[in-house]
Amino acid sequence: MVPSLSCPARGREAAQRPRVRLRHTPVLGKRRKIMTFQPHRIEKDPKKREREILRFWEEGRVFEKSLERTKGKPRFVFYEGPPTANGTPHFAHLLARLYKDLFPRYKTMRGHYVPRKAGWDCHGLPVEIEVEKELGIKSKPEIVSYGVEKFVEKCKESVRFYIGKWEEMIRRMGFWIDLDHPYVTMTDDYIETLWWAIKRIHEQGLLYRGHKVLPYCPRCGTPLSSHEVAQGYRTTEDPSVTVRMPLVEDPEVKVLVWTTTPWTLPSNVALAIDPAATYVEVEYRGERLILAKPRVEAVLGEEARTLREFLGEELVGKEYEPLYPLVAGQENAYRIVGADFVSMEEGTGVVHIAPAFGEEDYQLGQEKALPFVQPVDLSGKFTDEFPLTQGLFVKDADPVILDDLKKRGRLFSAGTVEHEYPFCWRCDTPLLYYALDSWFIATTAKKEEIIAENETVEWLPEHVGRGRFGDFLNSMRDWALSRDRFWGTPLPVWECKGCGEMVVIGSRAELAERAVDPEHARKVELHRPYIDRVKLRCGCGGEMERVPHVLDTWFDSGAMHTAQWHYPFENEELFRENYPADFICEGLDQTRGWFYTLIVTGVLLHGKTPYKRVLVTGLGLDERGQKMSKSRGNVIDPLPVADQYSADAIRWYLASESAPWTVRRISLEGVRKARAGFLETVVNSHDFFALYAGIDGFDPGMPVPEERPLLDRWLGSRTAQAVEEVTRYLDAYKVVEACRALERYVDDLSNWYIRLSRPRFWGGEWTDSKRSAYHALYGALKTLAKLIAPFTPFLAEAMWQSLKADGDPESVHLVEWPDSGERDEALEQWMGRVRTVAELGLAARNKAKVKVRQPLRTLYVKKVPGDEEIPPELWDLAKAELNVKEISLEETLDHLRRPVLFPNFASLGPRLGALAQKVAAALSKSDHVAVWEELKKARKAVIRVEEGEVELLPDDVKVSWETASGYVLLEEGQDAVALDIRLDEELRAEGDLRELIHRIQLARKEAGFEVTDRIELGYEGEISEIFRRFPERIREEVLAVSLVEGRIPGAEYTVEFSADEGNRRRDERERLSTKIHGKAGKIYLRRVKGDE
RNA sequence: GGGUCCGUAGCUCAGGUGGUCAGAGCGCACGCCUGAUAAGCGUGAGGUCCCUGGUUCGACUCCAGGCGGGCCCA
Repeated sequence: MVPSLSCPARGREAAQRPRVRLRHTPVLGKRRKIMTFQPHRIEKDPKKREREILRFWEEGRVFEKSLERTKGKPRFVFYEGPPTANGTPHFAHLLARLYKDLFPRYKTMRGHYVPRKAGWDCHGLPVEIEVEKELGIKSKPEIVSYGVEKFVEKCKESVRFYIGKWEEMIRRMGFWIDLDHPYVTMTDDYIETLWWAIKRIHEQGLLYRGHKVLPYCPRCGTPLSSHEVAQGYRTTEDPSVTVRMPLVEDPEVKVLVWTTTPWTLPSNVALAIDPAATYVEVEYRGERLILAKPRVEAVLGEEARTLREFLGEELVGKEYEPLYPLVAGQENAYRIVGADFVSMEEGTGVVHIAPAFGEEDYQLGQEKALPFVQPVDLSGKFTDEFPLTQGLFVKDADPVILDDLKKRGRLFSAGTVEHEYPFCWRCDTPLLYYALDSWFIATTAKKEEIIAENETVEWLPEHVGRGRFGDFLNSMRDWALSRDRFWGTPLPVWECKGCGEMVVIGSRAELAERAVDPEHARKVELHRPYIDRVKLRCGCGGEMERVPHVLDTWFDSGAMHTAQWHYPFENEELFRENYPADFICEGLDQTRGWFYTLIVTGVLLHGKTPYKRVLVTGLGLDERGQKMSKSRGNVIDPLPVADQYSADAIRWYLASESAPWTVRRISLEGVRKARAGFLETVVNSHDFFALYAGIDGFDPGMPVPEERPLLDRWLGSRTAQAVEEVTRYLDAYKVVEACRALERYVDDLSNWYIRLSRPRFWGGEWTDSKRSAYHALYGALKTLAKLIAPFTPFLAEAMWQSLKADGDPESVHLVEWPDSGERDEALEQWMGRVRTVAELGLAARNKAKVKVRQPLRTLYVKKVPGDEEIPPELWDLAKAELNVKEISLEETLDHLRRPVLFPNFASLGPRLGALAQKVAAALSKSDHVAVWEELKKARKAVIRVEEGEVELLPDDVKVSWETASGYVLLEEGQDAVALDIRLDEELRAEGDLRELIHRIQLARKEAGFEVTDRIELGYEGEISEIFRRFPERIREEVLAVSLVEGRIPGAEYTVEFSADEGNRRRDERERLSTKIHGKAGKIYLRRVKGDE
């Protein structure tokens, strides 16, 4: 099968279409050597068309050539935000991808060098979880017993699988990015740069080991960084519990304490109050209770009776009876302390303190030297320190503890509360705030610098950078960098068991230098478990072992600006040329993710922002407005959609529908419409040209006539306008506006230029006018192909393959962006006016129910300033479009209509009182035209009633208009036209002629003749008079070589016009057989064999 | 609770330094065209431009507050 983009007519359908045999030269792949200009229709099957073009690009290495062509030109630096190689790409992923392709293509055409290195984010918990699922295991110990080495190999396998999926999608959608030389975060080179980065950070004193309460996932066995936690918040129902804490000094007085985490109550070591706030002792249902005054009503309602009020400081130092005396006897245990974080907005104003399970609690514990108890292990289960719930997961322990408290009379109230609580973003386990050992980067030390750098970034839309991202930077915390997992970049820190010495390794060379076995260290894979086997020599004579942590995966992708080049170990030049990026583009969800980690690592390592401009895309929702996500199961696979509607349709839909950053409901219906609307119009416009250029043998080398019709000059100017607009908008990153400009242009091209120019393309000799038309349309289409190239690269290419001439680049994507060229704004304005008139005229015909086919005498146009300057040639276009003989410019159309005046009682009544009725009666009998004229001229008129003369003011009358009979008048704002719809004998005859020609054309089509076939035509019956009157025009229009009265022997097709008109006939065949304006008759058609 | 975006025709969405800006596309209805024809064009119906106040001669457009929705954060 020869690859071809052209579309041969097939089978039955061919009989119903003008069949033009175009030569179907293979346009892609190997072409014949002698290349002439060969326009051809565009393949309609999107799947076939686009796959063909993909092959053309790949075999022709077009992407590579586009880079070679621009090498040495000013760079436009683009960074790829690496997709997580975990999970199949879906429709919502296309959003950012679209702009990541569109702008590099555009900049390339504008003469920039825009290398696009792909990237893959390989490490991380999601990958581990995927593999765990596959292996049917669920926890870290199970991984260890399965074997870390085997496990890590599985992770690599999984990553490779998903990379393949992504590559497939990227290719199919026509996204150009260098997939052959991607940066891959799991390679040793990449990891080595990350090590270098960690060491740099360490050298600045910004890497530290901390003991902090962190959000921790007990299932994954690892703490989460703030940007990870951010992704897991959701509304959940938790217990809302208030307990009694009797004071040791007077057990009858009980302090009320509120919590939503009953499982932390065994670990309680203190209570915190606000020393400056007012507290009260109340009597409530026979009990004496203490709580903050502002909380009384919310907690106890109206029933509480206040016994006394006092400041919180009075409570400080008092002992209370613990719920569970786990730390009984220890210093400072079970006392009330003051703190500044006690809220009066919720709870009782007394906060339960468990230093092991809350950040503020922990800090308070440090400050006040409180005891520390942590009866929960790293898997979130109670230890033997608390036998009551030993072995239970904390959340499962809640009811047991509540039950116990209730039995012992310590539970004051228990209910539930809905609030936002963080869950693990991958496995959905509720996070625990847990005191852990962890490694940190002291980002807060560089906060000011980072914020200052962000100020220099151009954010699109601006508010993300200022608001959301700016806020995030302002509330920055140190980066919790370490993860207690397996599949990640190993933290390059070695520690001596003996002396406690610690070293950060910044390269493989350094590793080998310090290793006990340098040979091994030189080739070891920089992953767990392999790297863990590398021991270093310590100054103390002992051996150092690596700490077990891996890095937060965000560090991997966040440092891609450097690690993608394996800098500083090689590619120093490349790194320098490509830092910072001119353009990055990702989804809004990357605010805390990639956007953040990039700028932090950028500032820490290089002292400046790694990106100058960020285009943020919005969320992709499904048709019902639900976020598209794998877990919801509402994802749409883009590939079948691309095959059905075309990748271009998806791209155009996404680009043209709304601004990049708006929330997008993605609907297949929208994709279908994009195709049916804009893309098909482009295709049809092109195919129109291709059809006739093929028939006529048009060649772009033909000389362009000196004198050109205004219509053609207008198209040139209009095209220049389109180029200007699209260029301006794309330079400002305004994609929707650029699309709108293209849509307006294509509408003008198709629905004005082509529509008006059609007759010039039909048959006939090569006149200057015809040559000019071909050149005009050809030029416009070629420019259009370039303009749409960044948006819909496939269609642009298909057009280019049809339109390119000798000497043109082989692909539209190797072409330079068009210059706008000269505009003639006066001509554009004139044409706009003429088009307005034509549209009004058509509307008038519509209103009058007179078909356009019926010629009419005159269209009267109410003049607007400037109309006199419009050349007659342009008015002629409107005449042809409207099928009228004359267009007559008039100062006013009032002579074609009559005012009918009505009294306006709202004005007459108040002024004239009882007289108003009489004036109204007189008005209705008056000469309305005269009164109206008078009112217009003098702003008043006189009307006579019995009582005398009354003065009428303009406001006293309302006017409606009656059009003179024989005319239809239409007004729209300042524009008005009147159409003379009276028919005389000549017009009637021409109407008959047009109708007859129309029928003959229909008959030709029904007969299955080709557009270029010459025919012999026979006729008989009442219609003969039309043939006798206009033989030349009929012959010319229907390509008849002869007209014969009577039956033609061997006629291939016969039509009898005999049915009555009147009833609407939808079926073409039936319409064909009705009488022609009441005239019956019969025609015979026969094709002339041979070429003339 | 804080930040931010959004709330315009049945649907998807534009719009604007405050003064013909109440719009487009789709859908629907009715027509037109018939040598781009399984295409093309026109017309029409349909909206208190979320609500309430304020500024103003004038607000859908600016300001404040509220309501509803999304996202992010706490």
